[in-house]
Parts: sequence; C-alpha cells; structure tokens
Amino acid sequence: MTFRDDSIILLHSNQDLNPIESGVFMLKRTEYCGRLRASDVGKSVIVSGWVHSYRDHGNLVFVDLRDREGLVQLVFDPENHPDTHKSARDLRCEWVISAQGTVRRRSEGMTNPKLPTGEIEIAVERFELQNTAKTPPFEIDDATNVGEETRLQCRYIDLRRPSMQNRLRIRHRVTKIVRDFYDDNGFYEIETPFLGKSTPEGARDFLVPSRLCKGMFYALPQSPQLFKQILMVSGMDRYFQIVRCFRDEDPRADRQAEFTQIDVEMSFVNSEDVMALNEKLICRIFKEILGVEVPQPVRRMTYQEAIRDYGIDRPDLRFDMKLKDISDIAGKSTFKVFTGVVESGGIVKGLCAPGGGRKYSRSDIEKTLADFVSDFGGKGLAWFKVEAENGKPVLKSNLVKFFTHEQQEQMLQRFGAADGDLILLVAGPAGQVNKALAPLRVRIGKELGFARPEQYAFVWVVDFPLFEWNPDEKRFDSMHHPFTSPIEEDMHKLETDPGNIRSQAYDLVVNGSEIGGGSVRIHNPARQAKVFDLLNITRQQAEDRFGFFLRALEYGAPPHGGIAFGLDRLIMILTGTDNIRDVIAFPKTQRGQCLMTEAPSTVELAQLNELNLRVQAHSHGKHQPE
RNA sequence: GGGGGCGUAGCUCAAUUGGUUAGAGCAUCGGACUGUCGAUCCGAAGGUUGAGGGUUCGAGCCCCUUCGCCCUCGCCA
Repeated sequence: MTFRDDSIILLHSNQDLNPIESGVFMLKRTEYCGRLRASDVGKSVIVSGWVHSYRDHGNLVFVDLRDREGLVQLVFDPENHPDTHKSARDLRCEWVISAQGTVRRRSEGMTNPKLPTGEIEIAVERFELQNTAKTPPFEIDDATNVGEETRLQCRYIDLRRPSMQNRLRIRHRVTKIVRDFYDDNGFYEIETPFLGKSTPEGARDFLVPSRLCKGMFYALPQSPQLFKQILMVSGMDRYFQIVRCFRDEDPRADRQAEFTQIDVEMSFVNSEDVMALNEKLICRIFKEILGVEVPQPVRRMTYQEAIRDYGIDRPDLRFDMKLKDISDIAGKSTFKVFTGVVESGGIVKGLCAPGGGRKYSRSDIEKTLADFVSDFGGKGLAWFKVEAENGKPVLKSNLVKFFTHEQQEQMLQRFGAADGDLILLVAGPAGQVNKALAPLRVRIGKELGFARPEQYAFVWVVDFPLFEWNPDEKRFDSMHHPFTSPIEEDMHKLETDPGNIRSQAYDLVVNGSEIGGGSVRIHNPARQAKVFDLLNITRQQAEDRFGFFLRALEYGAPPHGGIAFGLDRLIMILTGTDNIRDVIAFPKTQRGQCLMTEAPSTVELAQLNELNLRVQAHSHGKHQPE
C-alpha cells in the first residue's frame, strides 16, 4: 500500500499530467483503442482506457491499453519523451489513463497478427493518469478459467473480459434490431406495469407488499399477457415490448427468476400472420448477428408429429434419428416386460443410433445411458446392437431370444438399422417413454456428432392441444394459457372431447430450444367463459382474477394474437453459451442471490413496520439478525 | 424437497494408504534488461485447506454438522 502511495507521488513529481487530485483532465479521447488501424498511421490521437498489460524493458516500455473496442499497443520511448517514459514505468494493470501520441506503423517483423490493431502502435508523447486500481482478483483474460462465484462477486471485473463485452454487445445489437424491426412494421413499444395483481395459477409470483393498502400485495408480472391483450382492445393495433418478467421458481442453467421477453401482440391476425411476420425478425437477427440465412418460410410441424417422431414438443431437427413405436412387434414377443406394458396400454418405443453400436460399450449402455434414462423417469433401457452377418444386419442382445426371427427382421426394418448401429428401447406409459427418450435422443445425437453447434434448425410447432389433463387435480389445465383460442374446426369437441381440441398456439424452436411461443387469443367473451368452465374456473373465480379483462373483452375486442420470445435464450444461442448468466450483466445464483450486491437482504424493522409486516422466526439463514 | 459434483495462496490447480515445514504455474512486490506483445532473467512475499465439531500419536485426506457455488429431478399456465 505504501508503495502505491509513493508511486503516485513519483508520478506527480515530474512533468506529466496527473490530475487525480486536481480533477482537471486535459486529454479528451479522440479514438477507441481497438478501432485503430493501419489507415490511421500518422494521426495524432488521444486514447483512454485500462492498462491491460505492460512490458518494461528498462528502456522501452510497452503498454497494451484496453477499451471496449479492444487493445492497442502504446510505446514509451525515453529518447523522445524521457519524463513520460519515466512515469510510464510505474503504471500497473487496470490503471486508467489517457494517452496522446502518434499512430505509427510497426516495422517489419514487429507486427502482432493476433491483434486487429497489430499493424500499428501509438508512440506516446504524454499521458494522464486518471485513476489507479487495486490488483484485480483475477486476470482480465478469456484464457483463464475463473470460478463463477468469484466472477459474480466481482462482476465489474468480469464484465471487462472481452467475451463478456462481446456477449453484451450482441445483446444490445439484437435489441436494437428488434426495435427497428417492429418499428418498421408499425408496432408501438408500450410499457406495462411491474406492480400488478397476483394470479395464483402458473408459476409462483414474486410479491411486493403495499404500504398504502395494508396487508395487500402486488405481484411482479410473469408476463404482460393481459395488458397486451387489453392494448389490442384499446385499438393500439400492434404492440411490442422488451420486458422483464418474473417467475419465482428454481433457476436452471438456462433459466433465471427474472428474465427478458420480446413481447408482441397484433390485431386482426390469424396464427399464420403472426408466424409469418415474426419469423422474419428471427431471420433478420440470425442474418445480421451470425450471417446465417434461415430458410423462409420456417418449417411447420404439428405437435402430434413432434411427439411421435421426437418425443418432445421442441425437437432438435439438426439430425434425424426419429423415434419409432414398435409396440406392435414388442407386444407379440415373449419378453414379459414388453408384453406387460403393451397389454396395460403402454408403448415400446425407441431409436436407432447410427454407429452407436461401435461408440457405446455394454457398460456405457447399461450404466451411463440407463442411468440417464432413469433420471428422466424411464424404467429401464433395452438395447440391441446391430451387426452384419453374411452381409445382412442382425440383432445382438441378451433380449434377442424373446423375439422370433420375423420380429427381429421387422424391428431392423422399422428402424432402418444397419451394421454398427445401436437400437435403444424404453417401455411404459406413452408420456413417460417420450419424456425419457427425447433427452436420450439429443444426448446421443450430440455424442455421435450429428448435432453440429454451428447449424441452426428452425421449426414452428403448431396445433398444440388446448388442454392437458391434470391427474392430480382431476381436471383440464390450459397448455398455453386460458386465453388461447381453439382451432375453429375442433370447436364441436368443446363439450364432448375437450382433451382433443387443438389450439391456435405455436412455438418457435431452434435446435431443441424453445425460443418463442404464442397464440391467437379468444376475443369472444362467451367463448372465454366456456373455456373457463372447462378449466373448472368458476364465474366467481374468473371475476376475481380476470374480471377487468373479461369486461374489456365485452367492449369490442378485435381478433388478436401474439407471441413472446425469450431474449436471454436467444442470446445464448447466438453467442453459443449454455449458461444464461453469461448473457445477463448482473445475474443471480441458484438461490436467487446477487453475489455482488448481496441481495436479497434483511431490512430495517422500521421498513417492515411501515408495511405492516412481521417476519416469522426461522431456524437458519446467516444474514438474519440475532 | 430429492440426487450428483465442487470448495486448498489473489486466480487455476497438485499434494501416494491418514505421516516431515501443504507445493506448482499465473498474478503480486523488488531488481536487471533497447522492440516486447502469454516478454525474459534473478529474487521475495503470499495459506484459518469454506466454517464448526469429532476420531487419531498424527487430518487437506476419515466421520458428523453447517455454509456457499454449479448441474439435475420435481417445479417453471
């Protein structure tokens, strides 16, 4: 510490400008460090930034100066500017300076091809020390792998790293494209409230106590759903918003409690209109950010097809490897597990991994893959390796004996199996089987190198069921949300067969990730009431929760529909990270804490009193007062 | 709420079966050095092994408790 103080005094003692104390900064930036090129040779420039690294040769001193745009090399030469050179020898990493000098071309053999600015350097004539810095807890360098806990505690340091700056830059560019796109297409950006009304359905709400209405609470919005529909009733015609949403559920690698949606609603449209317009936005983003041409129109796939072939409503279509139902074959085998499942209405379904027979050993399958399947609720994993005998593929497995020759042939046929392949089967209730097979398919597709990271396979999944049966509550729940409109031709099933009504809902999926979803809404109050009935929402409940909205629908609601994109996930895909915290400037941990600010925290008793709240005693929590 | 992984110097990691004074690279500090760019060379400093307890002659290592981070199931209309 004493050294640091001395060094500042040293700097002050000579002719160079050291305005930390005086506060008078003379050198105003003229260029970004990282933007300088050979074309700038000869220019007199002033750059400002952080000392990224310094190389002191006793005589010559080199400093790599860093700003948002990159690095540039500063040279301090004792022959030309002895005082400046002397001061420069005391510079340390992350000190902030402004330097004036001349851009000059580096001589032959001294260029640095690793830097975009590597052909030039700045011969510094004078500089100002704007600030010193403590030694940072870790290096500002993408090469060193720093633990995330440390990064989150010192996020201001972490965000100096080029990779983080790049991700936030891309995020900015995307939101700029979004705003331009919707503006070009006649949308208004309109803000909606954050302090809203709690609705007990869906995700858990974040609650905010009201001071003025004692004992009452606002809820932070899970999405601006009802407000955007009301904006359509209000005649705004087209709305969008880049908006924070809040869901108080456990985070995941790709999920934060607060996240950002690109929220969109349009009047006088059908689902095709919404998809056709909004896929253009995604195409524009992929084109401008990645240079990737997304084929338009984006492929459509029904929900039913997605579940049948991929076991999931967000299929990764970078590779084929479709799931095949072999219940008909397995049900006739003598393998009790399969016949039992088929007799009780379950299915036997599986996939054929090309080359998987060579890639996976028996213990890979029976331990690693079987454990993986069981993590997702699969009860066992049956396998057959496919090998060629006399030029014909045959099945090899301890289960072969339960299948006749003909059944084996049928199985090979069904999967189109060839020498070296691996057939994996799961048996059980259809939902359970699909839930286990879908992640297995993706895992194997990645492990076998079929899912290339630089490839982007888009698909609209359409015709979602309107309802899904909730066995615990013994009632139907909305699959999307209760304002989703059924498909017209399925309306007659409303009384008789509600489970098979399709909805005008659609999800945009890329590489197995849902990046957006929406629907055409019900704009007829009578039909909305009917749907509430089917959801076992009483008139009173509907009135309590959405009364304001139902009343709005009665005042001339236009037909309307919309969509919401998950901005964070979109940025994850565009930047190729699987960690959502890497695309959020100030994210939270799995316990929802901000390690930098240490939120959440306890509050003053006076604050609680003002809100008429009292905190119950509880056993743990290190931040609790004694 | 369940399952799994991790926690050792500022950072990234090592430390044999429980056995000497817990090591290395980077960073830091001092010195040397005319073109470096992951500078180099010489030297120095740096540790409550996340915390607490236990077993033991002896614990970074074994046991118990606890805190934190990550992944995951449930959850996320």
